[in-house]
Parts: sequence; structure tokens; C-alpha cells
Amino acid sequence: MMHNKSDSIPPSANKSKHIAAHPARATLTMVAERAGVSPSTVSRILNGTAQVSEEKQALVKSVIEELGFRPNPAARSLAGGRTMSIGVLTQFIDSPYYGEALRGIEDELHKANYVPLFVSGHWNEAEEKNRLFMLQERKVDGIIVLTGKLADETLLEMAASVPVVITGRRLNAPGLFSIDFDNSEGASLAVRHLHALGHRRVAFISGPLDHPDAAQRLHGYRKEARIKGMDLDEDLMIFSDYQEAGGFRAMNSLLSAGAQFTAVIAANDQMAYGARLALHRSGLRVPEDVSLIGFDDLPHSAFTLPPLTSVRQSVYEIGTSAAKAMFDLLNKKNPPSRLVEAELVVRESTRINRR
Amino acid sequence: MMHNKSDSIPPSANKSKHIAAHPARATLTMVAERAGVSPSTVSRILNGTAQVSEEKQALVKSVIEELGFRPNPAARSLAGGRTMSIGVLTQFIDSPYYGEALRGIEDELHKANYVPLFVSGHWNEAEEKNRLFMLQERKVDGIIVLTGKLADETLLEMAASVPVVITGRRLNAPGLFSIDFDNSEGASLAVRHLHALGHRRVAFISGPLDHPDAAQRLHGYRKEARIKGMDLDEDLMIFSDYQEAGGFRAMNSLLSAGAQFTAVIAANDQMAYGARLALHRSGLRVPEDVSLIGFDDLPHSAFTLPPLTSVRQSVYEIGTSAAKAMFDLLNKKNPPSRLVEAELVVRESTRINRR
DNA sequence: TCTAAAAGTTGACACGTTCTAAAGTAGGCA
DNA sequence: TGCCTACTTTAGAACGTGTCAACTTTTAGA
Repeated sequence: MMHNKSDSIPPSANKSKHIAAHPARATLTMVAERAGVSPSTVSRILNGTAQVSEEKQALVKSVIEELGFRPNPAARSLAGGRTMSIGVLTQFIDSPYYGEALRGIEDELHKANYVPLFVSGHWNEAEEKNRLFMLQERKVDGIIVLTGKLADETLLEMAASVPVVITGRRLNAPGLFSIDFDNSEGASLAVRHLHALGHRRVAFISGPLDHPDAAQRLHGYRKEARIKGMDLDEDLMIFSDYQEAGGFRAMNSLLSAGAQFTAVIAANDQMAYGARLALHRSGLRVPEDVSLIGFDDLPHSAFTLPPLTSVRQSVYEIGTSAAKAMFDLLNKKNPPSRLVEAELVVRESTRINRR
Repeated sequence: MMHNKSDSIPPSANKSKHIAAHPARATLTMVAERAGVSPSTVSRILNGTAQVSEEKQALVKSVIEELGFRPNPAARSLAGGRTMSIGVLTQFIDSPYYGEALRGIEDELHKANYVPLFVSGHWNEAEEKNRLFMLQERKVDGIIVLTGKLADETLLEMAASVPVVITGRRLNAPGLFSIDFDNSEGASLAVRHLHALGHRRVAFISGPLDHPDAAQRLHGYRKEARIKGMDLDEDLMIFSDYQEAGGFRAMNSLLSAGAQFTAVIAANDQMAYGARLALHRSGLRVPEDVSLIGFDDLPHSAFTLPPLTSVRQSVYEIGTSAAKAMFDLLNKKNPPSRLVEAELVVRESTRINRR
């Protein structure tokens, strides 16, 4: 027999129902009583479920204000109403990249009195499903999924029972909204910039291909390089893990394999940082000897040495857009899926190729 | 009359109570029926509220397994039981510093089937109080506060009704656990290191003094410099905002004011990054001309140019410790408050003073 | 003026737990 | 055998809100 870990934890301390200082939270019933109407009426006013005469509206609302009444989320949830909470599946709560998106979501939800429930999937499909399941148990009103490895079908299935906003892929279905960056175009932008500076051999440090955005970025690089007729040897491409240390190792591999290049694009800024250090260790200067471009434009990239040229994506905006779309979904509107444009921020890590 | 923003949002979409595919979630009552016992007994087994005979325990547990029963959090909450959720007040959800702590908390809570509710106070006392209020409304079982501007009294008051774990200050009370870094000692460590390298004029870029840790770090710097008999002019100290851009500006001010120093300590890594760029812009090399030490040892600091010497604090561990302490509190244990030691990670941004 | 439809309102129950008080069941001792 | 204690178990009332069906009032049409 399995022992459930939580079994051993006794009930929490706050049993005292009436702390003297607090004047007993107002309930919907108290409001109804005070206003001389039925609880149902108050409920309908709160939720706009049906028509209520102007006068009663005004009366009840003033009583609500007076008593400082706020609906009890648990009771609402139990009664089958809204919980005023939105589940947010991210991959790592401390991701420097998605962090901004979380902030955007939080800011936007808060304006409408909603609370986000953040959970992390750790780029593991089973874990993601598990967390999503938890969210549904908690009866969240909607779910925002920040990328991840979930199958499209899983998402579509979920969208049938609860509004879903998904980033990092393009998908269309009722009750579902997707918002994605144009990763491919972003990578193309970087290639075009380097091409314009006279670079013809550009290395590419890719992220793990099981991340859809990594695949798209690699694709954009390949496509644009081909268009411009640039060299596109296999030994110019290397795969890594989106981490600083990974970028460091990748660059060392490139170097020790004797790859010839005058510029490098890293599929995210973190790998660019690592690569930059590796170049330094090998006595190569950025941008004098090698030009370097990152991707994501993390806040930090404006302060690296040299400040990093990077493909910018407004992740904060992705967050707010996702939250807004969620509200639309909640209101039964089905906003069209969106593709966000990328933009190149040119700083000091790229320059004209003199070789 | 004020119009409540949420009024306009219609009820959510999932009205259909019984989706064919899902075999109707098992409830506690169903479990009781199937096992031939009363709901109360099942509840008591679940919560360990009272003694139950071995046989019934086993029987009920097997039925729970069979039916895949999982308690409904909302119902629990409403009935006054545990909500299995812990409120976590942080300042910015995307803080590179506290992010790791959040991860630690999440990991630890998840093991015990608890869910964190993250909210952000944005270093604004009113906002912090507001968010804390929301958390209490949501009936969280406990609250973890990651630093902030709340008055001690507010925390103590709260601890009377719900278990509280607070980081970033030392406080003792029943139902409250505090865990803090030894910030002062951390700063002293940095000063000692520079002194040993022969530096006598060390500048200090402080964080905002309304952050308690900033005050402590400044204090540690002052104390140790005095002990070692080092120069401690007022123009060696400058105050900033813990941000990269702030560190950049601070260093420029120092430089343009003509301050003389051979080393700099920044009160956090982010300001160190900014300062490092400012030094570079002025043609000063790190560490050849100026030694630089940061604070926090962000993951990134191992990959800056040069890799940054920094005072390390295991923020992830702070997170897990906070969560563990919360469980102790929930179990009515009152663990002793803790002070976490700091450690200096020496990399390549410091060297012997040759001037 | 009468009637039908629409608008406004209400009571009662459901949601899935926890908790209290009280009842039931043994075992031990006189 | 009968009574008391200690251990188990249960019935049933909360908890605060949403919803449905039914009821009442108003409005509009003829």
C-alpha cells in the first residue's frame, strides 16, 4: 500500500473562525439581507447572468461597497461558477526568457481581478500533462500554455472543455487562441544583416530541435543563407541546449573542428553569451574578428561586452496579448490567431567583414 | 457609482457538466458508498484527523486508488479544511534573483502536492498588502514572503492567523519562521578578498537603502573596511537601483566625479554588469585597471567578460528551505529562524593591485 | 379592458468537503 | 452479568455561491 505523503500533515492552524479584530467577512447572503433582496438577485447582479432593474442594481451595489463584500472564490468554484483564476503552464518559473511573459500575464490578469496559477512543465510532456491536469482539478477558468512539448491534439481536446491560449505554435480551433513569434523571419533578419555587412560564412548555434522555436530559427537561417547564396556547410551548424554553458561548449567544438566563419548566430542570447566567452578564451575578438548575433534580446544583452546585437521579441507583450485573448475567449469571442513580428536590434557585436 | 471591471465578463464556457468521455470525477461520497463506510470516515482517513482501524484504512485506500479519487480543493476550502495551496509574495515574478527561489519553492511544494500562488508586490507596500489580502481571501494554507517592504507588525499580525515564512529579515514569533542571508558578512567577505589583493581604495555601489539587504550589504562593506583600516571616503560610495542601467550610471558618476579607486564592489550582480560596461566605455580594463566584485552570483555571472567574482548565496536553497519550514509550521512545529552563510566565488574580475 | 408575452424576482437545492456531537462497539473489572 | 472507559464510526449541519423552475409584476398588443 502506498503511503500518501500528505497524509502525515495535520490540518492547518487557522481554526478560529472569528478573530475579534476582523468583523466577519461579508457574504452574499448578508448583502442580500441588508438590501432586502434575495441572494439569487445579488448573484445575478454580480455575474450579469440576467436582467435586473436599475434601482436594485444601484441599491445592491451600494450595499456591496458598504459591507466591503467580496465573493468567496471557493464557494464560487464549488457552485460551478468562475474561479477568477487562470492556469499558466510555463517550463521553468525562473526562465529569463519567459519571465517577462509571466509578468505581462500577471499584470493583465490583475487588472480584471484574475489570479494566475503558475505551474512548470520542465520541457517534459508527461509533467506538462500532469500539471495541466492539476490546473483543471483546481477548476481554473482558462489555461495559458507557454510553448512546451504537448501534442496539438492534447491542446485541442482541452480547448473543448476550457478556453486555451497557446504560444509558440500556430493552431486554430474554437475556444483556442494561438500567438507565435515569427522565429523563421527573425533568423532571416539576422542573416540578412550579416550578409549586408559582407559576411559569407556564418555559423549557427541551434537550440534543441525538439523545441519548435529552435527548429524554426534554424529553418530561417538556412532559408535566408540559401537565398543569399551564402556558404551553408553542415560543419557551420551545431546543436546545443539553449544554455550559457551549452553555447560555450558549442563554440569550442566549432573552433576545435576548424570551422571557418566570420560571424556566428546563436539561437538564443544565453548561448550567445557562452559563445562569446569561448571566443574570448581562444583569443578571438568580438566584433573585430568575429561578429556575433543573439536571439531574444534579453534585458541583459544591452549590457554585455560588447553589447549584443540580437533579434528582439517583445515577450512582455506576448504575455499581455495572451491574457487579453483569454478574456476574449472567456467572453465567447474567438480572436484570430496572431503572429508577432521580429525585429533586429543592432548593437556592437557585429561589424563589416574585412577578411 | 463605480463600475467593476469584471462585471462585463460573462460566465465561462464550460457549462456542460458531464462530458461523455470523462467518467464523472469520483467524489468522496462515492468512495464512502463503495467502501461501505460513511463520508466522515473517508475524510478522517484522508486527513488523519482521528484514529481509524487498519482494515478500514486499507479498504478505503484501495477504493480511492480504484476510483482514482482526488479531493476537490474548492470543496475543501469551503468546508474550512486545507486548500493545499501556499501563497508566495515576491516582488517581480521575473526577477533574475528571486526566480531561483521561486523554483525551489515550487519544487518542494509539489512534492507534497501543494500548489504555490505567486503574486508580485513590486516593492510597493500598499501593493504588497493588497496582494496578501487576496491570498488570504483565497484561503491559502500558508504564506511565504520573499523580502519586501512590509512592516514587521504586519507580518506578526498575519502570523497570528496563518503560518508565515519570511525571508530577508530576522523575526521571531510563534507561527512565523524567518530565513535570511548574512548580507553583512557577505560584503565583508568581498572587502577582505580585495584587501588581501592589496586594494586600499574600494568603491561601493549600493542598492536602494529601503531594501533591507542593501542596507546590510553597505553596512558589511563599511564595517570591514574600517576594521582593515582602508580608505572610506563618502565619495567612494554611491547609491543606485539594483538594475544594470543603474550600475552603469553609478559608475559613470563615480568616474566623472574623479573618485580614486582600484576596485569596486557592486551590491548586486546586475549593477556590476552595468558598471563593467561603463568602465569599458571609459577605457578602463577589468581586472587589469580595476577589480570588480558582484553580489548574488547569478547563473549568468560565470559567463560575463571576464567571469565575475561574486558573493554567492544559494537562492534556490532559500526557496526549498522556506517551503520545508512552511511544512513544519503547518505541522505545528516552530523551527528556529535561520541565517544562511555567504560565500565568495572568485573568478577573473579581481586581481592584485599593482598601482 | 383583457390577454399574452416579457421582465423581474425568488426559493430551494446542488456543489464536495470538514467538523461536531452523539451513538455504537468492544474490552476490562467488579 | 452489568457498568464504565476507550476506541470507532456516523449522521447531519455547515461553508457561500450559482442555477433552475416557478412565481409575480409589468408591458404591449388587440
